[in-house]
Order: sequence, then C-alpha cells, then structure tokens
Amino acid sequence: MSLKHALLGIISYHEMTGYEVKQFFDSSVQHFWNAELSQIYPTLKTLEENGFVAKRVELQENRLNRNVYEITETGREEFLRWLRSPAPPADLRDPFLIRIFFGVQAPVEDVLIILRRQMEEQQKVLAFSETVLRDRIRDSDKHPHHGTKNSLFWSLTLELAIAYRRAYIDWCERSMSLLEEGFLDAPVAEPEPAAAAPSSAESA
Amino acid sequence: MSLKHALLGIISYHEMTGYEVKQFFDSSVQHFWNAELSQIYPTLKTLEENGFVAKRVELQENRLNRNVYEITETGREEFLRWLRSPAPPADLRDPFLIRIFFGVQAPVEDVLIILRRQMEEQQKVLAFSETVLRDRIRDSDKHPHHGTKNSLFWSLTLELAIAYRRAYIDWCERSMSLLEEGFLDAPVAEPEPAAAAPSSAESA
DNA sequence: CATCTCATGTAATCAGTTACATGATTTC
DNA sequence: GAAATCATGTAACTGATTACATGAGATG
Repeated sequence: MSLKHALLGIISYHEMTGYEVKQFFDSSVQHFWNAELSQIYPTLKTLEENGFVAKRVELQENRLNRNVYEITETGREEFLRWLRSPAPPADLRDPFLIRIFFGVQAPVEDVLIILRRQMEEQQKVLAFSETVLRDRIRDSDKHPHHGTKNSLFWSLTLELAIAYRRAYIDWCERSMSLLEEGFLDAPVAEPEPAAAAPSSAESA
Repeated sequence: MSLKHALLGIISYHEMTGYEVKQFFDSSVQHFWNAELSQIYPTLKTLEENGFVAKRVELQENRLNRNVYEITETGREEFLRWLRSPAPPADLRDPFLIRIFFGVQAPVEDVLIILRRQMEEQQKVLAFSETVLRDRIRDSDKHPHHGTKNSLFWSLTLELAIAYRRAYIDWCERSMSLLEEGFLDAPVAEPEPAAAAPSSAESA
C-alpha cells in the first residue's frame, strides 16, 4: 500500500495529527494522490503498531485531544527503503476511454459531444494546475519545512500532471478532427430517402 | 461502476461467456482497463438480475456448461444512455510520484536511479503499445464483429495511451536533467573534510 | 507427463469512498 | 444564527486483487 508510505513521508517533515495530514494532502499532493480522514486515521494506527510512528497525546480543554504522530528511526529507514525500491509503471485506468472504445455504437455527433466535454474538463484541471498549484509551490519556498530543494521535487510532480493533461487535450482535439473527417467519408447518420430504416435492434 | 458498462459494451458485439469476456479484455482494452474472472462472473450475474443481459446455458459433455450472455433491449438502451453521459476526468493516481515528491529525503543519485528505471519501464510499455497493440488493431479489421469503423475507435484509445507514455518518458528525461543541474549547484552529498558529519537522524 | 486452454465459481482480503456520530470554537 | 474550522473516530459499502477449488481435453 502506498498510502502508508505517503503518510510516513509527510510525517517525516515534522510531527503531525491525522487532521493536519489530510490538510497536507489537500494542499500539496492532491494532483496525484488523495486520502480521506476515514482512511488516514486507521492507517496511522497500523503505522504505530508497526513501530514506524510514535503517538503523543496532547491534552486539550473543551475539545478533542490531539494525537500527534512523529516518525521513528525504523519508520524513517522503512520510508527510505521504499523510496528507492522500484515502482512498476502505473497503468492507465480511464473510464472515459471505455466510452470512446465503444464509440461506433453511438452516432458520431454524440461521440464528438462527449469528446468536447471531456476536453473542456481536462482544460479546467490544466488551468487550475498551471495557476493555483504552481503559485502554491512558489509560495511554499517561504514556509519552514519546505525549502527550495523540496519545492523542486514538488514541481516535478506537478509538471508531470500538467504534461499529462496537455497530452490529453491534444488527443481530444486530434480525435475530434479524425472523427469529423471520417464523418464526411461515411455519412451514415443522414436520413436516407427509401427503404431500410435502421432501427435500434440487431446491429451486432 | 464502469465495469458493468464495459461488459455491456463487449457483449453488445455478440453473445459471450464470462471466459470469453476475459479474453476480450486481455486482447483489446487491456491498455486502459482490466478485470479478473472473479470480478466478471459476479458482475454478469447482477447484470442479469438487472435485466440488462440474458443468460442461456449451453450443455456440454464432460466439461462445465457454458453460460452464454446476450444483451437485452433494455441493456442496449442503458449502455447507450451511459455512453453519452458525461465522464469526469480521471484523476492521476501514481505511486511513483509519491516517491519523487519526497525526493529530497534521498540522495540525488538515488532519485536519478529510480527515474531512469521508471523511464525504462515506461519505454517498454510504449514499445509494446506501438508494435503488438497497433498490429492487433490492424489485424482486427479482417475479423467479423470488428469492422474498420470499430477499429478507428479502438486506435483512438490506444493513441491516448501512447501519448501518455511518451509524455511520461519526456518528463523523466527533463526531470533527470534538472536534477543533474541542481546537483552541480549544491553538491551536498560530497564528502566534506571537516566537522559536522550529517548522520541519519533529525533532518526534519 | 506437464502445461495450457476451456470453464465455472467462492472466499478472503485490500484499498478507497460515503455516511454516520460528536462537539466546541471561530468567523461571516 | 449559520457555516467553517478543528479534531476524532466507526460502519457500511464498493471495486478490485489474490487465493482457493474443480476438472476434462488438447498440445507439446
């Protein structure tokens, strides 16, 4: 499980509560990873059982006590071991491509519509990455626990995300052009005058 | 769940057993989706309960009977409805990027090593996509159930996968260059003559 | 004689999301 | 007075993988 190691990595910067870990996720690695609090809390517990982190309870008045986790020496070793261990290339798992794959089964116009919509969504994500997220990294230089070197690695991950979105958008454009060409070659959807009105069934 | 619709899409070509569906996965959509038999069989069952597919049992001698599934009219309607419905952009979930993100915590040489290894793995996937998979599409034109139009959509999905791998490889190269430059700027890992030998602990 | 293909499933486990439950303090 | 922030968790469910179980026929 990568989450365990992601948590170790985060806590290795400095001690943190589960809640703070979640904030870290939302403000920094959210473009390639995410985790809910309901997953973070139990994972911290098992990490503690494994001896990779140590818990310290900070008593508070009139509100829930804070469980502050700190990385242990074995935790740090385990994290570094994992960091250098080989990672098989992540496979693409994209539900949108399922739609495209079966595109013959719908009118070309409809496929063009979903392609355009997908492109727009991807553009939104890209825009967000290129503005908000990049600025966030720039600002992080000023903060403690996040020196310039650290933000170099942070931007590397962001640049991959950006490259991916750009490639996706380009692909949408190329696909739309191709389909428009193909549409001209074989105008199946046009209302033909005589006979054989192709109704829904038995196209297989 | 996308699997349900993927199965509907596959079965909409022509009736099939669960085993054949798995073969279809392995030979055509494997570059962006996968499913195990242990997931396919129960899913076909629920699809049947929903009335989207109909099961017919083909008796066989001396071996297990074949459960052949055929799409129903409602199944086809549901599939087309889903096909045109909007798909939110898939988010990148890449464990390798977690390693890079925390790259400061390891010697630069080690990060360069994992980057190179990742690049090589991505190149293998790319090579496979550009040879085997492309050929497979070309050959599919001759087969029944898979006309030229169908293979157009098939190649579209493959081209996205290829574009993604290429972008990934480029990014690996750029990242390695950047890190090599940065390494020259700040040679932290070099054996310094005097004092302060930085041993493992308290770097946070 | 071993391995692959055909053909079906169940059980256990893992990873992740959504919903539920609680409650004080701060900000708008 | 409502909503967001801080802070903890559990329970239910979904989606996917791995392991288990069975067994005939074909290929090498």
